[in-house]
Amino acid sequence: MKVAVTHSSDTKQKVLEAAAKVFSDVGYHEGTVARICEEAGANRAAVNYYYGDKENLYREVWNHTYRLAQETHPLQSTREEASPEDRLRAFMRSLVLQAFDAGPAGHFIRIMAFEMTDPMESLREERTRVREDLFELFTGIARDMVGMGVGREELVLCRIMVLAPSLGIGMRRFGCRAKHVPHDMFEFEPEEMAERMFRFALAGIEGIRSSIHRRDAAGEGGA
Amino acid sequence: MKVAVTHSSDTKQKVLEAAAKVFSDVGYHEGTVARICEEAGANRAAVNYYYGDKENLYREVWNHTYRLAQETHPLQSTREEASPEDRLRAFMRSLVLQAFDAGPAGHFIRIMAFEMTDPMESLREERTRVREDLFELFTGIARDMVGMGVGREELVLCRIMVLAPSLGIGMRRFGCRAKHVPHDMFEFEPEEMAERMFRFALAGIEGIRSSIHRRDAAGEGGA
DNA sequence: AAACGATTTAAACTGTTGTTTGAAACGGGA
DNA sequence: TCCCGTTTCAAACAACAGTTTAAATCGTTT
Repeated sequence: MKVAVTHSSDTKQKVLEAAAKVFSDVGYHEGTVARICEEAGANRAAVNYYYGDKENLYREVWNHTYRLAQETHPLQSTREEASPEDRLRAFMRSLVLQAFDAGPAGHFIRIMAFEMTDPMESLREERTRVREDLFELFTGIARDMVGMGVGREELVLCRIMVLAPSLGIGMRRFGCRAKHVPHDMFEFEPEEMAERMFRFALAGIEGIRSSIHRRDAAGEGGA
Repeated sequence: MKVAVTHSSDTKQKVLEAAAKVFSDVGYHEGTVARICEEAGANRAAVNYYYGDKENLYREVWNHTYRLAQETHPLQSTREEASPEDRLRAFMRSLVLQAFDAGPAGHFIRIMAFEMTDPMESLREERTRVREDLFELFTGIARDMVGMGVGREELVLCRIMVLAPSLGIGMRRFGCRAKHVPHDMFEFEPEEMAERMFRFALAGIEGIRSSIHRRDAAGEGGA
């Protein structure tokens, strides 16, 4: 009758979660299937049996952790028509909380950090989709904050100044004395840090806004 | 007589330069000695002959490119007693110019970006030295800008907001359609971008400064 | 020209890692 | 109980990359 799988061991799921943990910890190349299967309590062949090959497992991990991160720390402000400031606050808060999150909801941003320095060819499509979602959301916010006169150069500038620090926290292993030892960023409260980073960015964007308005005023006078 | 090496082929130097290029392009693990030697026009065994092993070559590349980057884009302001603002400008300008530099003087910051996500154990000492030089220099500047009332949390905040964007530009391969295709940051003038990033950071730091002074004033009144 | 050390070379070696394989174990129907 | 698809397992396999080796080459000195 071929009724739905019967005992359906959860090995497949266990492997996925172990892989998410391992990949977010040491990246794709250093994350061996041996270690993944060991942490999942499964045999080395489990990866190939359930996912075909390592690369495909990685792709599933990417999608799975992205969904998980978005559910736990959604990027969009919960209130529909919030002010651009509050939308930026929610946006940055989401990224910072992900970066500080040592659990599964933090896996994605760390994997994304690995993908930045060392992008996997076959993940290009998925990566581009996430990147464009992120950029589009941010650009909408920034445009509303700065005003219509904002140019591409200013938008790109804001983007790098806002996104890079969160991603930088995500790749937490620089200069640490040993692996898995968090750096000094992690002494502080995530919420507190997120709010501070938001205010820093707010001031920077406000500076751009006023310089544009000055420029526009001068331009209108001269034209 | 053992007088200094005579014909002294420049293979050793060629390998070092090729390695710097390759490692800064694809990182340590993906940078194979086969490719390095090919680009250097040398035999595969050249790495081991001149440098012992790949890891040691990598360490030499780290030191070599660090020196080169510092010579070409020095972090310190040239004027001895410049204002903290000008020192920050010089500091950020150096990092941004490195990140934009497609030649040898840009190799180091890209290798450092790889080291952030994927640090090599045996390079810990050298990495820590660079990191502390960088942090110390920046902290001195930030302290002078914000004033004596600045706490560790504010310093760490400023540090990540100032350093991360430059490093983020350095790891230029995220979301690109193909390797070696620069992302949209690189449409703009390095000097122009450096100045804009500096002004953004300046506004952010100024915001912190004034919030601290407000806090201190309130604190004194209450004490 | 012979001799010597330094350099270069191609091939073999080694260890690691992802993958395949074929058999064994499992678990629910007929 | 027997059957049959699913899952698990250990071992073998294949590919790749770093390293070693031993012979060949080159330049210089005597």
